[in-house]
Amino acid sequence: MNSPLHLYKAEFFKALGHSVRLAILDALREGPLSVTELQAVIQADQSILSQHLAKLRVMKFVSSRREKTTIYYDVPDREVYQFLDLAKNIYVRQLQQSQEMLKELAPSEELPE
Amino acid sequence: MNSPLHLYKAEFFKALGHSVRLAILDALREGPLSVTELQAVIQADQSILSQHLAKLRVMKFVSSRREKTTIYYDVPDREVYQFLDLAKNIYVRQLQQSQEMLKELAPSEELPE
DNA sequence: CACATATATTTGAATATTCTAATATAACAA
DNA sequence: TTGTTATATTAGAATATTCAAATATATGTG
Repeated sequence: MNSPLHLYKAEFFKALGHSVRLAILDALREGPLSVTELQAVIQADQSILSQHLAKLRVMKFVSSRREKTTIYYDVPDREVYQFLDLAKNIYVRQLQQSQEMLKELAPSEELPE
Repeated sequence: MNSPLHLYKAEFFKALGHSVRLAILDALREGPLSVTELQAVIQADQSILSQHLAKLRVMKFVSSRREKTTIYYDVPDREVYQFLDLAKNIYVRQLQQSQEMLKELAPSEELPE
């Protein structure tokens, strides 16, 4: 169960396990953006953004190309978005379940302080 | 970009970012198993397994039901497996890309020691 | 009740990830 | 060459995750 493949899979999911990296992928949904553009959309500072881009690059979620001094990032494998959409279906259901538990805990009452 | 939803999404992926937890989900693909059975399949010790099951439970990837002293775990949302299969398509391609880079680095040669 | 079995939780140390700040690099323009 | 803009990398501190060991709990049995 700790085969190289299992460990690699875990790295794959870890690469997605950060809100900035998810925001990057979201921002690139409609097409490539430069780092500066990403910075504006995501509101993260230069160094942070660059470090997270590096992780996504290492794991091949994004590719980059230089044009003069600007670097454009892209998600070449469009199936990534199908995948993220499927993820959304699942976690929305999971959240709903948590909601239901809360309601059962406090039926027609305020939550205790 | 650090909205509660983005943060929750990140938690969702983090929950999958561990080889033991992926092994658990794999083991439950064909149906429910008890903790003892999981221990045998996954070869992880009791405490570790239980801690990872707890994370999967909190994030609603698994549900559990007690039968006498035995607790059976299950993945009630079968779409999770579609999702994991899609993930596999993607990371297999990502791995292939890494392979190609290696080949380019050392064309028709052994890798340097 | 006392004990056994199955599983869960807690605690602290070990390890990994993230952030901040500073520095480095690459390409171009003057 | 010097300066400027865009981006990347590094180092160390801050934070989070994981693991191992010990302990707790829940259920059933004699």
